Amino acid sequence: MQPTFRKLDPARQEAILDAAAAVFAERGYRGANIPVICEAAHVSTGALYKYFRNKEALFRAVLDRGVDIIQTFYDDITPGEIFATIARVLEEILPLSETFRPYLILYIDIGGYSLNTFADYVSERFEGVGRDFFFHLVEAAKARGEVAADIESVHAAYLIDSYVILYAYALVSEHYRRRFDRFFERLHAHLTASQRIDLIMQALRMFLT
Amino acid sequence: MQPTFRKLDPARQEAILDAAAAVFAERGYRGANIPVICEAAHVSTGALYKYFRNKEALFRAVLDRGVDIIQTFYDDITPGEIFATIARVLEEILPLSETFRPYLILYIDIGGYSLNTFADYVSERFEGVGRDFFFHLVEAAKARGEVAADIESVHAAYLIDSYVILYAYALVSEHYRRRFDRFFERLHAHLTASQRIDLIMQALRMFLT
Amino acid sequence: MQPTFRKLDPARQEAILDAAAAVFAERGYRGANIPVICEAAHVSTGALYKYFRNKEALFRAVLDRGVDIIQTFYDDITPGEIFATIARVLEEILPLSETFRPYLILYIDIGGYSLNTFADYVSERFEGVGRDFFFHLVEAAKARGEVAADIESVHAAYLIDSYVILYAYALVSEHYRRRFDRFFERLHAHLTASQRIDLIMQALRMFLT
Amino acid sequence: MQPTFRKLDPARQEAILDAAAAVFAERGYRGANIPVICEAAHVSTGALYKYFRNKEALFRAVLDRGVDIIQTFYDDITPGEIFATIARVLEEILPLSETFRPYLILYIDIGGYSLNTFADYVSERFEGVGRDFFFHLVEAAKARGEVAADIESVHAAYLIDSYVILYAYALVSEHYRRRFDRFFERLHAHLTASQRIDLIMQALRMFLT
DNA sequence: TATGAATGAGCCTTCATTCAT
DNA sequence: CATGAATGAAGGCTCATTCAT
Repeated sequence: MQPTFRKLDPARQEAILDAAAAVFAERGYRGANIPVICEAAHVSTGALYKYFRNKEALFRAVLDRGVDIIQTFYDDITPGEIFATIARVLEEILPLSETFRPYLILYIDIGGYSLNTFADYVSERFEGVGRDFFFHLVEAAKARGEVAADIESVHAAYLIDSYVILYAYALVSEHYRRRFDRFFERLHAHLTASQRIDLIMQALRMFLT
Repeated sequence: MQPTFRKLDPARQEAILDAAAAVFAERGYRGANIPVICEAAHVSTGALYKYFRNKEALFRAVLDRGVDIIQTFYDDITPGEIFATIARVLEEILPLSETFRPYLILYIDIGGYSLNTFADYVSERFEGVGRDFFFHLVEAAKARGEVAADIESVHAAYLIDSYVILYAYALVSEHYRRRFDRFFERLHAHLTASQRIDLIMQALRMFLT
Repeated sequence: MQPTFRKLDPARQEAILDAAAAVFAERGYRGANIPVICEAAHVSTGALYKYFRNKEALFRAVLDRGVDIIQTFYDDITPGEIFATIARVLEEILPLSETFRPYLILYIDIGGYSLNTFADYVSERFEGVGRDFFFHLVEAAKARGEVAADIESVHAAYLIDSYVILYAYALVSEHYRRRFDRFFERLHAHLTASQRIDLIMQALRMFLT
Repeated sequence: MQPTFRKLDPARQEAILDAAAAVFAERGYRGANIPVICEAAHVSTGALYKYFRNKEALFRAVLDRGVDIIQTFYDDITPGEIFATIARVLEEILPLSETFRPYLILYIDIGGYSLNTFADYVSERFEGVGRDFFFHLVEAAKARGEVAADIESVHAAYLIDSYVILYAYALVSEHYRRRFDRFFERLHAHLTASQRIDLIMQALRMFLT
């Protein structure tokens, strides 16, 4: 991103990135096209190219904002009793998935093969936040006896994180939503968001205690 | 897909779909371009359009073959003792990911938002196979006492399936490979495929028994 | 140039190259734009890019045709008495400059610095034809005593070639036409093509005999 | 050029024109772009457009400076014995071509057809200087008997000027350098600048005495 | 007067699809 | 039925010029 962009009013910077994120999310990296992004962002083509060297640079800036959002998300969760905290995380993802839906979508996209190029750029930062959060949460929980002592922290953290991301995926991706619901349709015909959370919490409690 | 396609020698049908799959996988649905696919498949543009109404129809045919491959994959696994069977599944994914790498890549892609249109078409079939396989595997295991009786089968199946798909993802996606390895780098500096399998099996045993 | 182009009817190939040459000549390499060339050549954009990898490849093909034209030009001149032959060359350039005006213009352009990239590609071929023609013409003339024996052939050839190309330049370039005419305006108020030729012949006779 | 420009410190005026000349020379008139010129000239876009109505006006101002440079160049040569003087001119072009290389390049460019628009503006002034210089040089030489009396002055002047400009061209244009060297490669395998001058002088002496 | 951000038409190129042969 | 040339609408990006500050 060029210095010109950083000179803009922060709110405008965010508005532009959000608009771009929406288009990238809706159509994928290749499918997103600059004119559409420009229109959505109320920026002329020329201006956009003053802000970002090219489409890729714009995409990276969008991903950076995605990382910031996730970072902020976890920073805002005060860790406490492990299951309450995880439940909290899951509950908070819903509003997050409404406000920052595009970023969540991109978070899934980044896992796709065709965006492998961007993986070195953001994977670690995207994933690191949750990994560290859950690892420390588990360690603390074990100290307090909330989690069985014989469960290795990394395994517990990986379990929780996997459940959390797959839950998050389900909030924006038809595929993951179907996948989740079809698994549990034997228990409930139709799932609401909070029922999904209950199921996840039930599972985690079962496996970790 | 048009009837003309089905009239082709089955081996040629597969060759064409495989070539298309490779291009779709490598460059994504939008990025894949028909002339390149035609060249890779040794088919003239005209012929391809005789076989498939358009790019989308071709993609669907490719996805169908993907579903067949997964179906065959699970059909070839004879269920036995649950953990041995899961280990078997994980071990067999590696050769699968070499032979049918493009289909595995597409399997991830289908989860992305921008391919939501295709989700209704294949999600259920893609996911149903594994889900049913693991559900029945768990039920049988519980009957034989290999899995704790108080663990609900759907939860066990979801756990296993989640671990399996995330493992499969890691075989083709930089992002998921990193994600997995970074979680467990506290235990092993560098992970080989079989170490990843060991870790997964260790976790599943821990949570399910 | 791609094989597709060579498959076209030769007359059409030439028509396309001539149309492109006209646009390149009129606006310069940078200023020439593909849509205009396509329109002039009655070729769709897509087709043009099937024929030539890109603008540069098209330009090279145009230059190649320019070389062919010059080659044919000299091949068609039967060398005889030296001054009669040179006069013949000068006289024939006028119809050439009408039929193949664009190529003559490009011949000048290629000397410009901004087309240095193309210089290695065509300079030698462009210039070699005339150089060899005049060198052999001079050698033969010296043998026949038409040119003073003490005049080195290379110098004579360089002199003739320089006068010829500057004359050719003057047929298409305002600058060179002015330059020539202003030199000789002391002798004639207004110069016709044949007067220019007379002046050049007068000079060459003066210097070489 | 606007009056505002003339109000600038003369050194700054020259610096701006030199920077612009460098860009125009390097990339051609069409290829040169204003932002790059502005950066090279340490002038803001706005300022540049205060100084010059548009790109064309800037180019004309650059050409004007080119004319001044040529004017100064010839003014600095004190005419003496004709061949010594011509040799002097040729020798001085080399340092000139280093200091004012861009202007020399533009001097060639102006001959190209696509800059015909600018030809009326500068051709006469560009060429007039040399033409007059050599014409008078020849007249004086004839009076002193340095040049054969039966050689018409305009022809001699045209000969000299043509050799001089083609020599100058060769200093910046690949094409003209090759052209010259290939002519004389029969005499010398590799040509240095001073060998080129010797060859030219040898020819002129041969033809004019 | 100076700045440099903003504009948007236009450039080169690609590609899904059609259709004459 | 097969071929592959042709089409032309976009797509990513550049740049001469304007204008608010």
